[in-house]
Amino acid sequence: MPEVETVVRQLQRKILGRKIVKIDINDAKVIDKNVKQFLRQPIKSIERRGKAIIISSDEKYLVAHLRMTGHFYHVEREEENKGKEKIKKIKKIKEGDYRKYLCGIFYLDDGSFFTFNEIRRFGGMRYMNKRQLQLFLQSLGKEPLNIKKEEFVGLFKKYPSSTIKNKLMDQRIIAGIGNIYAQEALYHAKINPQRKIQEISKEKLALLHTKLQKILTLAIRKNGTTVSNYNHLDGKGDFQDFLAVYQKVFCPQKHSLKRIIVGGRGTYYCPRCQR
DNA sequence: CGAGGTACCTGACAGC
DNA sequence: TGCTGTCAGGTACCTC
Repeated sequence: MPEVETVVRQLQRKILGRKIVKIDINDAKVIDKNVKQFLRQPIKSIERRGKAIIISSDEKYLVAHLRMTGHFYHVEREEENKGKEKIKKIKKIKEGDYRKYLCGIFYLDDGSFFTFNEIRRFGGMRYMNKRQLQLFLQSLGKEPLNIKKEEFVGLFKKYPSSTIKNKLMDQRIIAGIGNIYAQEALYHAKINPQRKIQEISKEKLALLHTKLQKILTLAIRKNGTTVSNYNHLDGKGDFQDFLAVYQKVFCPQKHSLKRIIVGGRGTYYCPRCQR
């Protein structure tokens, strides 16, 4: 979510108010051909809901999901020309080049363009009308930074027999928490990721709410976490320098961490700090 | 109904 | 060196 928020803020600065004048689709699995219905529409807003990026015009929407390796590039006209000269000299496409894993190009009315790139081809862009967007938004839970403490505790207490980490990542309850931030929040709240919700006190859940919001706010300020593939439009995030447990060997208290599987995902936690 | 497991997809990396 | 296996991870879809 902090990664998506970072990308949204950059897109707002770069393409808000522009019109898309031409779309080239390289990979129809990743970019739905219907996105062409957005042609000639002025981009009126760019927002995030959960982990989704919503680009809006008048009742027409482009909805993008980066999953793990989705990426936007924005290229100015001058850069493009430079790129053409360069590509003759450099046979191999370098890392960080918009031509790598290119799935689609969106040309704008100011001569610049943006691209959508996807290494694993999990993410993508879809066109939606007003009704489709409504249905999509209805499927998402609360925004993690907007939800109040009492509501947060109440929502989780509705699933007493569930594992806390699984529910924390359930987009229908809270939309936006992925594997990294779930693990980090649980560490800071001193909760074992395998703990059943009924075994967790309301005070502990309230602490989880506090720590989660603190971590997400800091991660947004640091432009997200860069591990292996994620980069925002203008470089890398910095939150990886603030991780406590994710892919670590020792926790901040110098205890050995364990790696287990929870919800089918690798999960790091400290058996001594997290009970 | 909720919960848990798995497929999707590609690249990085370890081990032989 | 080149092969094989494992890991990474959000979500849709399946089964129990």
